[in-house]
Amino acid sequence: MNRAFYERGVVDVARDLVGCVLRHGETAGTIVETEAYHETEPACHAFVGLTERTRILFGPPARAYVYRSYGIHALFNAVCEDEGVGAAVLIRALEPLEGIDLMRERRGLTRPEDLCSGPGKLAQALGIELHHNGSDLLGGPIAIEPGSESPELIAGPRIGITKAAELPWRFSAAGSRSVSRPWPKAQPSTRGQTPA
DNA sequence: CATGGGATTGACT
DNA sequence: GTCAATCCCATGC
Repeated sequence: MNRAFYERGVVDVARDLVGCVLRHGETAGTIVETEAYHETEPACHAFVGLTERTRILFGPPARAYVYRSYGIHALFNAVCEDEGVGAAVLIRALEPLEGIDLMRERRGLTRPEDLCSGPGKLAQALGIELHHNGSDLLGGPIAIEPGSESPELIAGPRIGITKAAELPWRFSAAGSRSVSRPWPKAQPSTRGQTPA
């Protein structure tokens, strides 16, 4: 991936990231589920404006935004759009590809479909920690590479949020067993919309 | 300074 | 299906 890839509308990036490979050290997995977040809608952390917490979101694209969720889990996002615009793609699930034994060790589980089937799970499996916040995705320890194929996509509402829950900004590979939550009644994705 | 609320997960009924 | 764990941060007094 190059810088221009992340500098586009965050919904487009979220859709295009499904099928790509997220890598950290010896571990890697194919992205099967993403969500887009943008400063113009209240579910996004950047909605509150520029603070110490959201500084990375408003910074230049192609950086990692890693934050602690519910006091327990680390969640990994890829910062998108131009510098000054707060937007990022949350990586919600992977299909394990490399370093699966290391993932099992970190997660304390054996079944491959349980290793990365959630945003907190995949961060733990890949060893992504809070100190990776701000890490450069171009030439840094964490990288996203093009995938070998473009999967068929499903779009729907985002998971686990109470605000702006109507936006269909969740994308996943159709038929993957490694998604974080099952799809109620899946419908094919056509196009994403970029917020005004 | 006190408080409320999460972009979740795993264990339990 | 329900629910607690756990802590950072934004907000309000």
